[in-house]
Amino acid sequence: MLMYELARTGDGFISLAEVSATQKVSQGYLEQIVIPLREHGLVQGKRGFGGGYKLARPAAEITVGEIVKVAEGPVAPVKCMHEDFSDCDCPDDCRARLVWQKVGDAIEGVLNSITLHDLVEGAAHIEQKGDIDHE
Amino acid sequence: MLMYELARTGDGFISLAEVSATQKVSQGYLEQIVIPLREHGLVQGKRGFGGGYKLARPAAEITVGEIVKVAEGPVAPVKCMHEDFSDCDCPDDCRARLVWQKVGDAIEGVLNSITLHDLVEGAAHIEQKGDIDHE
DNA sequence: ATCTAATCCTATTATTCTACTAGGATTATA
DNA sequence: TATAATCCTAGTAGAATAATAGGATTAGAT
Repeated sequence: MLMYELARTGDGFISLAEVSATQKVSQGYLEQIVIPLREHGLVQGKRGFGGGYKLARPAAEITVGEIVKVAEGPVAPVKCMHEDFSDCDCPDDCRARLVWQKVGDAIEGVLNSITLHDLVEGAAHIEQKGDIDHE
Repeated sequence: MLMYELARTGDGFISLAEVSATQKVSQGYLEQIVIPLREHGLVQGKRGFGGGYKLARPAAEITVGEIVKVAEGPVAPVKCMHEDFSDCDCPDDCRARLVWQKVGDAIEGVLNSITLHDLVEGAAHIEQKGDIDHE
């Protein structure tokens, strides 16, 4: 929602105090959340009076998948999908891994298909876009 | 993996001690895991000597989605998607909810498309089956 | 009858994750 | 030089996960 807020408000630098007021999240928490986003070049920070944050790239070029990956790590639903799974006792032909592989791919597919620009544009656009037919 | 084990070994009653030995999970933990599966009619238990568990329905009719839902609750990636979201402060047009809705649908689609029978048959079958094309 | 193999039931714990709070150091503008 | 902001580090409360522990009940075998 921090990234959405930066995308929604446009081009200038927005302070975390403003985002905190709009999105009902404490400023201190936002300060932690923004660290990896800055380190991975998704946002640009400006210190001092009149400072704040803004998107480092156009909203249409930033996907939700990228944000989630940077902010929360790999989207894989289980650890042994992305860590070295030497500690995972499951065998080479582990059936569960097959399932989680497919689930992870599906999640990534959805997240990577939605950009910040899509979110700002609204629901209708998203519904039409990357829709998947199951059953 | 408990359910997979019951599907793999076939028709008779399998004791949790056997599953514990094969799948490297303690029997006590399996006993807890099996409770909701029994209560929701996915497995049938038989007490006493020679007892154990077996699938209550054919493996081809039990999807991984059903198992996950029974064992771990709704597959929705965030709480406010399935609980009453009165405690969720997000507005009616919350953009995040749109995203999680699509993610949840994608996960359910994958899980519901895979049956225990598919898992027993092996990897190749699953790959062909419910595959989704992203990007 | 009674021994035994098994399910069934309840409580407790250790570890990890998430969502925070607290307090300060640094930087840039007015 | 005051102030508004980022930047940095540490700690904490609550919940979830993955167990362990100890026992009660049931059904078959001897």
